[in-house]
Amino acid sequence: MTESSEGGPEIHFYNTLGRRRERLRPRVPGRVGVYTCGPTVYAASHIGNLRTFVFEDLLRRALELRGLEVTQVMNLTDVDDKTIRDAKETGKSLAEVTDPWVDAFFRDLDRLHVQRAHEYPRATDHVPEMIALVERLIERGHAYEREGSVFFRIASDEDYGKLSGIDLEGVQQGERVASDEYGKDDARDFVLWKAAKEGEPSWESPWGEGRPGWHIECSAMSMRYLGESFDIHCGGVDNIFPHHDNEIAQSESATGETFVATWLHAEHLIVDGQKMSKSLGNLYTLDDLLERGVDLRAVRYLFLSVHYRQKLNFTFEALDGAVAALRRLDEMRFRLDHAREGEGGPRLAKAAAVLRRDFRAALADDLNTSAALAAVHGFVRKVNVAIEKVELGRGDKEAVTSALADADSVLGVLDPAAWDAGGDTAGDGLDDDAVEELVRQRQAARESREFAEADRLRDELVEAGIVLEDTPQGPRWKRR
RNA sequence: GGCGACGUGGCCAAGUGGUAAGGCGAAGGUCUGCAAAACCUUUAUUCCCGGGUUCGAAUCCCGGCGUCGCCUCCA
Repeated sequence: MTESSEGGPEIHFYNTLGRRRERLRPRVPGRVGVYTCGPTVYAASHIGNLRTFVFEDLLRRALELRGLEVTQVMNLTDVDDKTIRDAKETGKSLAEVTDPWVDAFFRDLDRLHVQRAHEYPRATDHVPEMIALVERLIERGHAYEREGSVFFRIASDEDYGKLSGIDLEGVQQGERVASDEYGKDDARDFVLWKAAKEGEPSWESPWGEGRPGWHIECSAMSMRYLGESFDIHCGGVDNIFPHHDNEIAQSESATGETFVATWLHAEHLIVDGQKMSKSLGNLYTLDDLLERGVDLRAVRYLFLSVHYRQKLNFTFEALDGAVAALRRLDEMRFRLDHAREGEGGPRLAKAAAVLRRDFRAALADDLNTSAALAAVHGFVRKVNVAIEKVELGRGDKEAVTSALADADSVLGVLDPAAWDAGGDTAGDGLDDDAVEELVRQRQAARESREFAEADRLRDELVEAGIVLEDTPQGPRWKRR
């Protein structure tokens, strides 16, 4: 099976490596290995992190829509300067510090309906693989040991920097040698293995006690689960240099093979036109948004409405737009539920086919979600028109529902029922029987032309979060 | 200073050579007792500014202006 065996459009991505749009050619036809840089588990994810994770979820779902079998791996960095710092300060073990953040991370993914990757390897569980990789690099002359630490020798890799295009000749040497970087031969060299410091977590290694550097973690774990050469590697744009350049240097110097075919990078999210930062007070976590009463479904919609290589300007006004757009989609479902199918054959089959076609074409074009959503909205209009004109044929409801479900297998935002489970809207107010009774009373008042009374009853319902709609078939209601 | 991305209607946002998708908002209309929802119509002769290439440019080139980001462990 190839990626276009089902007859859909060829899938293209913009590859950061080479800065070109390229056709996806899986190494193994029908299968795609994807490595996505995950979180360092020392704090709650902010919406910028989550934008990238939603992008990666979109990628995975879009590939699966096309019948590709995806293996997605995301690392959990549970040993680094920050986790160590926090462990020291609290007197806890590394695991005690990171475990709660791992849980928080998964909770955030769930709250945004991000599907789970197939593997979430933790750095601390893969130290032997990292040590083995470092040994390989030393054997091949790409790394050297100094005072218990091991460094990658950038001068040994003539391709170094091919991803970012950086020219390290221009980087001032000697100026920024951090205090823990001991005796590097060249200021540009980066650390693969760090000699242990007093009182810090460490592992046995051929170079004494120490811990792995950050970059080697991703190389070792991606190769462990996806092979020494695989299809797609993702991350935020800030990872291009140095993290991903370093990964490439390490991996390719160790194996002599191409590490990754396609590199995809998500642009950053900014807030009110500015970079998020704690000092500006515009750094939001999901908990922050929930406190403000934000609907997380709208957050996911907003994320999807902007192309992943475009900066996403997060504003509450934009969020309101997302809420309204979703309301329109939900309204169509509601109307469809109450619509009646006529005797004729299906009339929306063509519209459904157009949606499937345009939706696939949009995603195949470097995950153009804006265009994909436009296809959905175009479909919604057609369905609304058909309902309006009472032109639903036999089987149309099913056709519409299944076409939307097809799109939603990628978007994950169209089905309100899937998001209601949290159920914080229910509980307060009237139960269904009470609502029905009030609706009946109001209808009676209307029929006897006591409109003041009818409006009073409607206001009462609105107070309780009930929306009334009068239709030729009589009144109907729903909870807002 | 070096490197890069971006600048499309009130807001969000597609479109990268062939004559401006979509959503939100706004205005008018149909429907309604009034609403709500839906539908119809309108809302960028124009894509930051100035040149240039071309039969033709939002799309390519040059020069400005502006915004955002990266420059050794931040998605």
